[in-house]
Amino acid sequence: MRASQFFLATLKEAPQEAELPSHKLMLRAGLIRKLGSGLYTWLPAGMRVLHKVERVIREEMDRAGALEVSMPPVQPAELWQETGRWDLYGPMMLRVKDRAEREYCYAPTAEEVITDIARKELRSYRQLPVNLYQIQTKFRDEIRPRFGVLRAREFSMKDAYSFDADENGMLESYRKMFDAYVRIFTRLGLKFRPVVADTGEIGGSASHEFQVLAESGEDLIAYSDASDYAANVEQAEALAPSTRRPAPARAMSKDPTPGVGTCEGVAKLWSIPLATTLKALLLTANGRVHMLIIRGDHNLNEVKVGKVHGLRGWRWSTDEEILHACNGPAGYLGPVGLDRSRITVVADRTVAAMADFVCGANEKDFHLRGVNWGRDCPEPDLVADIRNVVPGDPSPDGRGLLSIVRGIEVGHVFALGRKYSESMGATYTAEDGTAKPFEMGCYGIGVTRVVGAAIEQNHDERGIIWPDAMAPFTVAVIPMGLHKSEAVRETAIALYEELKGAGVDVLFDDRNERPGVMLADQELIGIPHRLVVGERGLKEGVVEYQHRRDPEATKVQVAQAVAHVRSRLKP
RNA sequence: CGGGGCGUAGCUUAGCCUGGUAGAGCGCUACGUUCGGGACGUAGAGGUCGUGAGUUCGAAUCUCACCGCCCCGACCA
Repeated sequence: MRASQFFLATLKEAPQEAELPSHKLMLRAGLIRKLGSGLYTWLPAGMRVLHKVERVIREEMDRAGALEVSMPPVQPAELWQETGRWDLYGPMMLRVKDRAEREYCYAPTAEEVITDIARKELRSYRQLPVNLYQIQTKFRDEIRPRFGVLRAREFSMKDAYSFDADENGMLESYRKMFDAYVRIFTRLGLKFRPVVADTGEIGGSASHEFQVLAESGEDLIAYSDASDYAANVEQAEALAPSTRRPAPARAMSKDPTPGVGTCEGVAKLWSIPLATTLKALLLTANGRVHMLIIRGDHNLNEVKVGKVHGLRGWRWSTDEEILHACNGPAGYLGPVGLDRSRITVVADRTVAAMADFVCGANEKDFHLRGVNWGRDCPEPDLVADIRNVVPGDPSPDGRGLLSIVRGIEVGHVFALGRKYSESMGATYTAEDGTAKPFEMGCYGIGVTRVVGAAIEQNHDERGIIWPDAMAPFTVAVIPMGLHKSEAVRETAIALYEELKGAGVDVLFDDRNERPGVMLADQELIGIPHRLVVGERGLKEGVVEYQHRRDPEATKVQVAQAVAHVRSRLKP
């Protein structure tokens, strides 16, 4: 491609709406433009990136035996009413009516439509397994779209759905998709980790998220330094301490802490470690008030709380409920002196193993120190894992210690089971002649999100640094003085033609711009390889090659230039 | 939806407090000089000051409503 014939839309300054590096750079490099909140137009340079990502996905999906389809993004309400999701999905789903007042939605996902296809077209176990996928625009009316394409409302997603005769087959399909995903993200040149995800109410089945590691990620991932274990922090189990609770060593005392209603404040006031304090959080579930107690330096895991017996559907308690149950105000709460007929005490596993701790006295401006379970107050009613893991916690698989990094979820594989096939009556005829519901799996990749995530992970102060596999152009040929020097022009054109002939995506900057402009654009756009052709070098018979990550250019004989570039390309 | 902020040329913005009819940088067009890291000069195009109402002799500026966008939070197969 000649730059003069292309649509370069680079910007020197980023529009103020952009916060994250990837968002700013996508705007500046002319990959996307915003149309409205969470809505983006993909410009030609962006499309080239998108197409490269899609190509890798298609190749690996096909290799794994999946077959491509295309379903309408506009789907009739009736299908969604069959599974009950028309009402369950809520305001996230964009709903529209046609001229006859029939209701439709703009698809946020496509389980219903694909299950409808399966129930109509797949009749015999002989036809199974089948895995169908599409790359299609989705719409989810996010409460707060942000971070450019990382959390847009309209986005491109690859969604695949597998249909198997039984659970073992389904798990095999799941494994194939898992492997395909590993191949896809590896080929795209991303640093990522598959992590165990919440299986939710479906239960029993497997689920993994594929997380691209990046500082700005919205998800927290815990991983072991000694094994393959990796899980979303929402999900990662905090094991009970291996050591027994020590015997009480000091007497309980009540001391004033005027105006200090936080663990941090008390620890500072008394010059004690934060880890010796307890934090009590009050919440209400099923009409009963519960006091959840975690260590002062830990954070509550709200997902885990919802799974504790009796706490499903919990909410934060009101001030009145707190006062009624504890006789003291928030900020000064603790397990001592409670009327257990009014309140249930749930202690985190770590807390249950502590002795001589500090907690609120259930009285404004007072805390207790030297408190011990059993001696100063009854044992907790319930001990559960209710906190987020922290770095240094033991890995739940028993091997190594956990570290925590941030990630951007770019893929999700899910063993669905019969949830949709049963509610929609999607069955096949089994070997024994009976009708059985399909065992399904679903597998998503956020195609547009992959692009943003790749930039979050690969950029510097000058711009994007694309992995070869998704660069809009792999090589830039930049002539110095194209219209001044015949030698420069001939060499540049020859190199351009040769690279093009070798099947390399090359951008030839024939714009007659000043050198600084051309080089800055190449770096901003993130074209990973460049050849600079200048009179200076040609006098010695060389051109300059430089990878976007190389600190300096290397001189290469003109005749060897293309071979040199190709030797540096990642397959 | 709650809290906060912002809407002035394609982009970044000054002017607003203290009302007097809009200015800069980048970008764009033309010409000239330049030409190995975002050049310089000259000339030029480009603005419903988000929309509407109000106050006023007069509103980008003050008031109100609405719309849009951004940030924090809640929310999120």
